[in-house]
Parts: sequence; C-alpha cells; structure tokens
Amino acid sequence: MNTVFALIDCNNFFVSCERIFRPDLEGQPVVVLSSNDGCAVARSNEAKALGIPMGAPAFKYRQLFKDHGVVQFSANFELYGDISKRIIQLLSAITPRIEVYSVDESFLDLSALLIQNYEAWGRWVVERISREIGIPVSIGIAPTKTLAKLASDRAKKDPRLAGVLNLASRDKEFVYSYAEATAIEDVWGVGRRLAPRLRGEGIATAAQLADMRPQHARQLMGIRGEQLVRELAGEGCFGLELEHKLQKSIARTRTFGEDTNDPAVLQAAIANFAVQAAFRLRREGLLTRRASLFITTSRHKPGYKQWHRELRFDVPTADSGLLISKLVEALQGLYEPQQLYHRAGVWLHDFYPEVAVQTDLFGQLSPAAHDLSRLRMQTIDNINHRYGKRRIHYAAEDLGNKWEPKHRLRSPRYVSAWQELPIALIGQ
DNA sequence: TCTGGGGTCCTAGGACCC
DNA sequence: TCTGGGGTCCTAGGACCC
Repeated sequence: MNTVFALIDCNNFFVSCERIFRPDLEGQPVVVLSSNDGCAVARSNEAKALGIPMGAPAFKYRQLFKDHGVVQFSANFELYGDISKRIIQLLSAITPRIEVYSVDESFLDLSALLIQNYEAWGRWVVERISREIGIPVSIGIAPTKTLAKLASDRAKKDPRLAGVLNLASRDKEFVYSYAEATAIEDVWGVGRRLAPRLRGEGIATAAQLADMRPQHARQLMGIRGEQLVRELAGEGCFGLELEHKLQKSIARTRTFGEDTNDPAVLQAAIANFAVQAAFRLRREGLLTRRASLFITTSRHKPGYKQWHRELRFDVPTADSGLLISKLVEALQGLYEPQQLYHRAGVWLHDFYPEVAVQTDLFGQLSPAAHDLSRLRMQTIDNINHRYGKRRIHYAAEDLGNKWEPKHRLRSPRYVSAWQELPIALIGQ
C-alpha cells in the first residue's frame, strides 16, 4: 500500500480567526501583531501585497499602515487556540491518523482511507472547514510529508488550484513541474542559512534539490539534509507522529511592556513565568529536574547583555512555590542595579513523569513532603479552574506589573470569556 | 519611543572512563 | 620531550520550524 499524506494548512491563520467575528474585514489589509504589539506575526493577503513582511516591526510600518488603512490586532491566542481545537476535532473525525503539527497545520495519513479522487476529497475538506468553522485552508496531498508541505504551499499561492493540490499517484513530470516552481527558500527544512549555501551550489528550486545525490546532501547539510532530499524525491523518511510525545521543555518568556531596573518588577515577572510554566508542567503530568532563568537588556540597544542561571533539583518537582523561591533567589545573584532590563524568561527541562516518581525516587526519601506539595498544587489549580485564572496566586507575582506586555489592539475574547461574547442583532 | 514567543533536533567538542 | 584508542555522556550552539 502506498503512503499518502495530506497537509491541511490554514491560510493566514490568526488573521482568518479575527475575520470570523469581523466579516467586514474580508478583502481588507489586516495584520496581527505579536505581544507588545511589536511586530507582524500574521498578514492577510492584502497586507502581504502591500509588502509587509513576516515579523515586520510595527513602528517601521506605522505610516504604511495608516496610508493604506491596514487594520491591526494584538494577538489573541485564546481565540486562536479555540478555533484551532475545532478544526482538529473536525479532522479527527475524518481519521484518527492525525498529527497536529502546529496551531494551524495538521498532517493526515490517508493511506488506509478509501478515497477514489483525492482532489475531490480535498475540496470537500476545504468546503467543510470553511462552512463549519469559517477558516480558509490549503491542502497538499503527496506520498511524503515534505512533498505534502510543498503541495499545500503551491495550493495556497496558485488561485487556479482552488486550495487543493494532489501530488499522490501522479507521474514524475507532474510532481516535478510543481517542484520547479518552488524556490529553494520555500522548501520545508531550508532556512535562512541553508538557502544561500544551496544557491551557491547552483541549487535554486525544490526540483534541483530533489535531484541531488543523497550522499552529497549528507555532506553538505547533515542527516536532516539527506532526509530532505529523499523526501522531495518521493522516498518517505518522516512518518506520522501520532502519540503525544513527552515534551522536552517548557518556556515562558516575555519582552517587558516597559524596560525596567526595578528588582521587584523583575521578581514579579520571574514569579509569574515560574507559576505559568509549573502549571503547564502539572497539566502534562510531569515533574522537572532543571529550571533556568534569563534576563537581558534590549537587543537593539548598544551594550546588549544577557544573564543566565540554571538550577538542578535532586528531587523532581512541579511545585510553583518552590520554583518561585529558587528562581527568585537565583535572580538576586544576577541582578545589577545599573542595567535596564528588557526581557526575561523561565525554562524548565529534563522532565520526569509524575506517575513514575512514587515508586522510583522516593524509596529512600520521605514521600510526605511530595504528597503535600502535590495536594497544595492540586488545590490551587482546582480553585483557579473553578473561580477563574489567578484567583488564588503567590504574593511574589504581585510585586510589580510594569513587565506586563501591552496589547492595546486585542480583539474581544469572543469564545473564551462570557462577558466578551459577540452580540447578534436580529433584524425586525 | 517603538523589533515576539515557544519549541525540536543535530553536531561538535569536552569531560571522563577504561 | 614524549604521551593511544575508543566509548559514553553532557552541554552549548546552531539551524530549523510555526
């Protein structure tokens, strides 16, 4: 049986989410800005046509935004996460063989499905997601993930394809014609470092890369490069990653709303990040053995500097209070009063499944302390789940709020806060 | 004045051991 | 002044992704 993958890729996802509740913005240039309204992280086609690149710093484009009436939103991740879930639900009903690759992309393994006509199937999915959720998607269908990615990319850019390109069970020339139309920079796995090197080798399109000898690719780009070449040539190297793999790290980092040298503000930021990261850790059923924090000055100012400290725990933990106290203590060792800090973050890594702890690790240690901590965390999580986020929290989190990012342009939380539900007016 | 956040994987090199 | 070979583990840094 031949393998067939479909990649379902949402078009301009964050912008499309905003448009669900603002249909008046259809056809208008729209951008979604990152936290602190710093730079553009999603653009509508109209905004792309104005020459606004991905990651465009908002302050540099303010005049252009104004001149062309570009509508700006602060990122509203609660909304995007909710829409994303609905799409995954819809796709999971089509087949359980789904890999959720990112918030706006999923691979489906179609190999075992009885599909007569892949184009027709693709158009049916595009139509369903549009009608039931209101998000436009592009679909690429191919024998490997890398080709499916390439196909969805072509489908997105070529209006004649109406959102669907099928490269599965097609002859070589057909696949080749689309690979020739794909610039090397647009190939999945070729980034800003690799692209110029490949161009230096005379390789400018996906088709040329597919023709490279795998051994040569290996020398030039390592194992991933070799796999990339094989995948482009139709030989599958990347399988569907079905099961929820154990996460390797959890990070909470922020650029501050305002630069600061106030130690209390830094402490509050670190405490907040620690709490969020620990909550996430508990939700995944994990404990951590390593936690680190960093603080930096502004990258865009002279004298850019960063500080970093890592902590290790002999006994794995997911205790917010413990993490706060250790991290804040470490912070005090890094703090320099004459610096103006711009960004900070907390990382957790080296995880251990909570269920394994009881038997393995506490053989010689008192389990009582661990159980007490777990109970305390559970209680806090339950209260906050029931009565609202941060209803109960640590005093350290409240030492200052000047670190909090600004999001002046955020849309209402239409689907995640009752008081922000959209109101429908029914005509008389 | 104003430039995001959260991840994964691979590789090279050092530490350490026998 | 001379000083092997090989294995493993860990870490930092680089590259990539969305």
